[in-house]
Amino acid sequence: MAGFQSLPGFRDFYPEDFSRRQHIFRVWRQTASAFGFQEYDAPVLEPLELYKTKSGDEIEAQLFSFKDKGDREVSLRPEMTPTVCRMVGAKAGALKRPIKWFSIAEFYRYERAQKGRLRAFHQFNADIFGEAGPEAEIELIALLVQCLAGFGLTKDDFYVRLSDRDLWFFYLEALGFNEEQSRALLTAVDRFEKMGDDAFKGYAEAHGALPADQKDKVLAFLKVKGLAELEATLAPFKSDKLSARLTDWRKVLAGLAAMGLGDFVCVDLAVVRGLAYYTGFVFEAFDRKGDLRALAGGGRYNDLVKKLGGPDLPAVGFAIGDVTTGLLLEQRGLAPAHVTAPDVYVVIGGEAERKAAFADIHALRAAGFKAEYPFRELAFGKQFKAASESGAKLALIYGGDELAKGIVKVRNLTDRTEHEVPKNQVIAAVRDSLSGD
RNA sequence: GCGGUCAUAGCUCAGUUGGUUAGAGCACAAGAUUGUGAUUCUUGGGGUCGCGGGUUCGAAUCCCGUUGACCGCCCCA
Repeated sequence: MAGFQSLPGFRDFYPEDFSRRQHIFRVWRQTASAFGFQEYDAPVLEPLELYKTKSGDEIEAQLFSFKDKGDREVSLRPEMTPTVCRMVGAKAGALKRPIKWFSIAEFYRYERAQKGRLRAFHQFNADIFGEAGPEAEIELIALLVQCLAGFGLTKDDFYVRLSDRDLWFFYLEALGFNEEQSRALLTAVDRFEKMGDDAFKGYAEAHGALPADQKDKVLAFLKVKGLAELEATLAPFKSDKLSARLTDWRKVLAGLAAMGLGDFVCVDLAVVRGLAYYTGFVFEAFDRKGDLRALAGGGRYNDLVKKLGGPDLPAVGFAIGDVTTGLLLEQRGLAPAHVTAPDVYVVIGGEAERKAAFADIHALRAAGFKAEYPFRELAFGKQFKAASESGAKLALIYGGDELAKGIVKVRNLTDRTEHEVPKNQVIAAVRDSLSGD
């Protein structure tokens, strides 16, 4: 027990853990594929500069970064977005639009590990490039919902909060704030849910105290919880920008409602999402109970591909994490049982019978059946016990008596019936017995 | 990076004011059972009590340090 252990925030995946992880990946992959997204992958190690360019120099504190032996500044990837922007940007001219891509990959962040937040974790990333309209948001939010609903989670388990950074900027502009003030206010909005009034301290220090009537308007906007309320709040403002945004909002909500997903999505302008390269809609998925970290997050980032050296290409994307998703599935009893049961367990009389059994065991496996047998000679009683414990549906009995008659006994371990089949028809007999149920 | 709680077998835990060789249940393995699965019984493997140091005749127990997990702060792409 002493000796080595895994690094803090890193996990070992024992077979049982691995099968839970695979189940999560399988649902994500199937769902993305049904939505017409194509899978890609990319290097785990990237130039450090890629992340600094996207997020600023401060980001290095949260990275697994180092100098390689060629003196290059590199970092394990903390997220997929810059990488996929680089990839798409490099070939944007040759890719058919809209570009719908997804990936399932491991990421690394040098942070203090807590429940639901580790240093190494997996994310499902889905992005749409080349579509400036809200149709891309509809597609992605629908995908996000289905990526969680695919596990059996319902509208009572999770929901998606939809907000809009552009709408906030246009609204604050209409209230008379300049861009710098607006950014400071959005930081306050982001923290308001957690800190309450103290969230505005930072703004007051930089730009002076916020007049009471202005603050009321900001708080009122932050508390908007529906489209009708949003429209009413914005009605007094004669702004083309605001009315254009409202048109997009109606499209997104109407589209999702038409897909039957209205109950999964709510308007919630309190969401603005932290470090902001987002340029329009932003959204986050949470469990309804609210005792877990965010399940997923994403939004539009129209400027990023260009910022990273590519063409001017609009983009929207989101990521779902495996850690929080796994915790939620566990809580709701939706984590699948770890199943290792073979299709058939072969009971072998003794050394003499072993060779005859081996021929059929291998033929069964080559035909795609999961076949198990005991490595060592065991009493029949033991073997039947082992067969039963293995979870196999069938036992094939290769005893001296049977082989002398040129047959094999097939025992149904569920109803405990037995029948004999000619040895040269074992595979067909197994296929028949298994297709029965 | 800062504060708090915790750490005994693979898992869940017990372990008295510091006192002999640290225990239980579950799990795992063998046997009772050499041609049919249950139950039961017996037996076994597995611990330098997270790690290092200190106090003491004696430490799982007290003290200091350290590592890790969890909780809160910062951050959350």
